[in-house]
Amino acid sequence: MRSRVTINDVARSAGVSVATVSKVINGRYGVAAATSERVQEVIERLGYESSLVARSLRSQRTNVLGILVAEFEPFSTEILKGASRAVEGTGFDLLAYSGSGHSGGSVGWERRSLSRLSGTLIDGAVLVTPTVVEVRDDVPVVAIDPHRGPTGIATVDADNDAGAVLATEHLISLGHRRIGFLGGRADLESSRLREEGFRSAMAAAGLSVDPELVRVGGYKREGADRPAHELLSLPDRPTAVFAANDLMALATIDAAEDLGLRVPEDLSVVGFDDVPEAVAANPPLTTVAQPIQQMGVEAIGLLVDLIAGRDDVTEHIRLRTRLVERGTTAPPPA
Amino acid sequence: MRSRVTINDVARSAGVSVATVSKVINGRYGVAAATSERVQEVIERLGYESSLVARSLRSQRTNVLGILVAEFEPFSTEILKGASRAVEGTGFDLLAYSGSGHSGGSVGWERRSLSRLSGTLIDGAVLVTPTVVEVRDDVPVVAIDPHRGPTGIATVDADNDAGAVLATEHLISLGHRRIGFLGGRADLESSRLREEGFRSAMAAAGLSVDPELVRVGGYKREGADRPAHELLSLPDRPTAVFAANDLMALATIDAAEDLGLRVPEDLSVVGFDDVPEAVAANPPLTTVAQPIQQMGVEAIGLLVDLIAGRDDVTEHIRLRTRLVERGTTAPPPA
DNA sequence: ATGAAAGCGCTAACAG
DNA sequence: CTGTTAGCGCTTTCAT
Repeated sequence: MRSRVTINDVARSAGVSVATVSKVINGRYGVAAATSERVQEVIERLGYESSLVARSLRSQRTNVLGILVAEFEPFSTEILKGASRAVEGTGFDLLAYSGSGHSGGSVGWERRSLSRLSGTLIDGAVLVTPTVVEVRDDVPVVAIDPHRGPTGIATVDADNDAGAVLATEHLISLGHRRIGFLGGRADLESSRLREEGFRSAMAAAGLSVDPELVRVGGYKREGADRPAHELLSLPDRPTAVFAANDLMALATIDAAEDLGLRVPEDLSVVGFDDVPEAVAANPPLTTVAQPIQQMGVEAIGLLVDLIAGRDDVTEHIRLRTRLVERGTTAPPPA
Repeated sequence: MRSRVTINDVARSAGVSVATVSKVINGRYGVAAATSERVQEVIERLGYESSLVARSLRSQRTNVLGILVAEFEPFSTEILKGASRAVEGTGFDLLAYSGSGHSGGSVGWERRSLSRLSGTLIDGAVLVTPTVVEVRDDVPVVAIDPHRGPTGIATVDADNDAGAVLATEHLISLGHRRIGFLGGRADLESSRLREEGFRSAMAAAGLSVDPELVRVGGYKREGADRPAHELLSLPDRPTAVFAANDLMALATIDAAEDLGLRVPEDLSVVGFDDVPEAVAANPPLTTVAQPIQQMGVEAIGLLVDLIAGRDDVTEHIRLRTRLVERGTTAPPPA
């Protein structure tokens, strides 16, 4: 079992010290052309590539940007696509870390992951939907759609409030009066804002919100299964449901099918996010689109600025949401 | 600027040596209950989390699985979704690395990334669409859709040949005779097989392939732009185009629109992959679906087995493809 | 039960 | 121009 080739192997094989090899690798001054050439040759021959780990333990910069996520699902992977485009040509590599592995409990995953990677492996990090944003001043950090509204940390988010109003107004304008709301996670700011937008749009239209019709689905497809069924099994069930994200909207459609309800004839459904899966649904999901990939792009831009030194400026970027009318909304049944 | 808290800080604060702290963290024997408790307390208070980097430099196992990609695009992110589901409950964390950053030239990125991360940071790696699979015996590796067909390395791929036949037969059965082919990258096995499937299906139907109608798009949307335009600007242009992946099929649809051609009335288009973007297209793309997320799941399964010790069994998993008829194919114009 | 010390692969002073 | 030396944060013998 041939082990990986280290700088030592190169040094020995080239007949120089490891320091010299290091200099050659990093293009530092003070190496004779002939020596440099010989070392390069050995590096080539041995297929040597310096270990990111060892290198980063010693030096400050690694030119690697971290994207920390709880898991790879439709939202975070859209962020990744944007981030990937954004780093192109900047000289940074991207490292996405999903660290919910051992520590079971999901809360605080971002703090753990950040601690494990920062100060060493990565030059800075983008936190995707963190729950507990602890302000640390040792690593440049940008949060996307964080737990709390903008605090001392740089953030990128979408106009959740306005988007929720858009969705609710759409349903109201179609003639719906009994509208259900399937919320996300109480600990996420985006979830709170979407509910707030829903309530304010209802109030503005002079409609009351039946507490029975407001449920929590936890932003996950499986988690939304039960509350969706409950909502649709109510004696006086809603004619429309606004789900706080697409995954839960999709779960609601499934539940409707389960219960023999047709969408949109018997039940209208609106989601939030506009992940690729939304348009792939059958019928395609009416939803509030947020520019997720663009959020990734903006986050990387902010992070690169932060790393470049301007860590005193706290920036908040808020992107617009818009309603995308597709096939899951219609006037309520007569 | 408070720096990250290290094991030294904990040791000092708890009045013990770093060795003892290390033992406590890793649950090693030989620590008094009282001491252990005190150290735990300090760890908690200081919010200490051991550095993955330092830890991995010293020890063999990190419990982190790597997924190495050239960039985060629709295909690789679907793999990530599957992998993310697959690691759940295994105790492994996932680290996705996109390392095309500095080294411009894309060829060999997987070897570089692997060298940079392996032996230290990760216990094993999944290589997504690698171009140069060099068999190294020091790290467990699984390749998804590699450059060459199955060699000594564990691989997961789809039945590219059969899928291409499906697509071509579909077009032929609709009545198309002049069918164009937009190939991927000559250096990828999947690309070669898809072309082969195309050619054999054409031959089986007694149709000849006009060399003019076979172009190379490189699997990327931008790269496919020009060849697509060329194909559709030919004096005797094809009535249908089979693109070797969805991104290029989408580019072909754009090109058609550019040129005033309606899809599918004037031109039929078939893709390959069935990424979420395919169904989101307008009209939704007819394509050959490969179970991409499932490929991620299988790859992780294989990798975990390999890490568990059975590195002598070389396994190849091949998944089925199927045709998904949507809105971009129709009989040729009369 | 605890700590001192070596060393993982690498970079960065500093000498020579 | 080149090599020696000292760590980066951590784990692991091996003494004590």
